[in-house]
Amino acid sequence: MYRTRVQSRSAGRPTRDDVAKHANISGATVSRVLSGRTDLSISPETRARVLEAAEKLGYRPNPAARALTSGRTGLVGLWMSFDYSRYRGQVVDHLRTVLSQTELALAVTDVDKEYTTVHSFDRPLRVPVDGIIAFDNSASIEAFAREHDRLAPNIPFVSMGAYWSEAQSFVGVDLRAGADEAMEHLLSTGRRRISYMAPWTSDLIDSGPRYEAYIGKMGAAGLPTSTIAFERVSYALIKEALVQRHDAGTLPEAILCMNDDVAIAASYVLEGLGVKTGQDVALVGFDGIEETEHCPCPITTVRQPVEEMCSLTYQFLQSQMNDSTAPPRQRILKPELVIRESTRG
Amino acid sequence: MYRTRVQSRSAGRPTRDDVAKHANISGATVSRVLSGRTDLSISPETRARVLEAAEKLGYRPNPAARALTSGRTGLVGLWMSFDYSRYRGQVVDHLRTVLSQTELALAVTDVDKEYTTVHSFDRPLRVPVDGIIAFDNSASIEAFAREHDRLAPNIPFVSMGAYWSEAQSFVGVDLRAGADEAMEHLLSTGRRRISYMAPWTSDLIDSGPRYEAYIGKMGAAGLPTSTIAFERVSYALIKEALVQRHDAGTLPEAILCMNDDVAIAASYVLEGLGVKTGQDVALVGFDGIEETEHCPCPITTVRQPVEEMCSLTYQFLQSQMNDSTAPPRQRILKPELVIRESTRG
DNA sequence: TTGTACGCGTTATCAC
DNA sequence: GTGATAACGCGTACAA
Repeated sequence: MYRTRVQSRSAGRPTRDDVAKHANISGATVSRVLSGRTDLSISPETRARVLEAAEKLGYRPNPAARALTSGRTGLVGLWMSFDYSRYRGQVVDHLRTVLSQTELALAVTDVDKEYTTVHSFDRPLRVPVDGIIAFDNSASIEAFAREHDRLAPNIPFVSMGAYWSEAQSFVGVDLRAGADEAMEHLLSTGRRRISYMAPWTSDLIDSGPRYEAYIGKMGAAGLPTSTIAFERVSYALIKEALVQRHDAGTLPEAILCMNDDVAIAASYVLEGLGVKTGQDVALVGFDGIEETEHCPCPITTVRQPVEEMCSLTYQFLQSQMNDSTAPPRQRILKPELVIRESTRG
Repeated sequence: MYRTRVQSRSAGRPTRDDVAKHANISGATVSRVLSGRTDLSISPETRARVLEAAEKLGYRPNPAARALTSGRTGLVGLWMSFDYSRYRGQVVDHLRTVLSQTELALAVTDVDKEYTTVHSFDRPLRVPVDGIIAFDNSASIEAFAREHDRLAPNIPFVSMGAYWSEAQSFVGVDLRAGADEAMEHLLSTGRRRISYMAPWTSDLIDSGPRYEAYIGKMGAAGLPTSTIAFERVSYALIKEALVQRHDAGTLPEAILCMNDDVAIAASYVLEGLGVKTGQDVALVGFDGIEETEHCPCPITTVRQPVEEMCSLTYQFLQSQMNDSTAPPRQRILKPELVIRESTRG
């Protein structure tokens, strides 16, 4: 990657001292004007000269140089999986909103399963950030956490969501509690043949709070378990999995779906098969995206406290960024079981 | 932002020379080993010593210093709006896939309407990138383009999607052609009262290829136009807008929806109102997300060539990054009208 | 209020 | 094959 020195990058691009020369002033003063600090006094006249010269030359401070010398970049890194879910989209949106009211900018980078095995966070670490928010990396979060002190020492780190690192600051969502509640709800409505549905390409297929709640509650009730696996979240693949069960006559009375996107897709598939959601097969989703409420058959879901999660996370991160000796702050939020038609029937 | 020097950032964090001292070797050699260059010869023994020392100290090269001196960061910036649509999620996913096969990492930053008016791309520009991909910033793309040479000179820039800058490299999608085709299709099936549906908080409400195709084709046919506006993409708000039309008895025979998410939501709302999608009201969406195919009433859509768009964009960007004097490359792709039940009835 | 000079941590050149 | 050393562009003590 560093094969050749890149002349073109800086060639022709004006530097602070070019502006200084143009304005008949020292480079230091250019810095003073352009760093936007209000605590320094500069004569209005020189300020104007500097601004004019900078404008004329089209000068932009080099962010790398700034970062190197100041130790700050004004960036917050959001580390997450780019596997899309509407819930993730919603979280990014909220976080953006929170940060837009500060001076910080958000840089989102992909952290997927690759990193868990390779144990190299090389790519995400290329983004020079003042703080890191790690969101819901079910697989990688463990690696993150364990390696944080080694990989990104002194970079404030907050994990957020259903998976977190105990070692640092975190805002967790106790999805286990929510999943337990959902299972109890299903069992209390008399369902016995209950399946768990998740993609087999993800860890969720046999681990994590949702899976464990499912296994735990079924075991406690003395009921056999069964998993409906599909390759990845896609209507066609979800349909394939359900049709197979349907044709084999082994559709359960209820399905605990790994998230709302899956639950919604499942409800459409079942409808297409002439199976009534809520009556013939109950469905439960996770996350609480808006669409669950407006489906033909509104879907019971375990809603995550997105707003609170995001704003707390920012508070925790900010306190670490302001004072790196501040103790980590930790909080666990409860999700909310929202009961709708899909489990009432 | 640069009020105080941040000691803590570098304090305690080992540098190249710490590793050098620890390995009884010079700093230069540490660099040579750790920059992963294969064209330099280093004795296996010292290489081992360096790696061991680096591992032991938990040394991580400082990305800012690297960037400053080498002129490269290994980062590609993806500038887009964080207003979510499933299509956007899909595009990010594809781009990730393309880049994962290279040495580059992706840093996604939000560019929304704010920047258009403020004319400051301060925040996105904080991320030190080797190249920029600007995706579908309907409003900001104009500002991007005009200011690029001033704001980010020498940083290769490719605009991608339905909006692009003529000045630089781009991979455009001729949504106008697709929208024209969709309108012709609607008109050819005998529909006359056709509405356009978009959020009034977006430029799409009264500009852009979709709107212009709508206005153009209706005008040419001598038909009156009408817009169904809603605040933003949300099932509840879309429902509100449609119910109002329904109650007033002014539902059209067809609706050209700004994207698939809106079309899908509309079809559910109409279904709830007892209005048959495809028969009573035809629907057309844009983008071609998978879900349009699997709705209760599959939806006609103008499918964007996501794969081709992403891989071409990467090629264009790469050629600029390898040789900044290379001429910009430009390509316009055609979307594909996919006709389904929602316009057949 | 402004200028001088140093250092941030790295890569690259040029000796050895 | 390895070691000095000069940049890279900027922020900021310190001096003026």
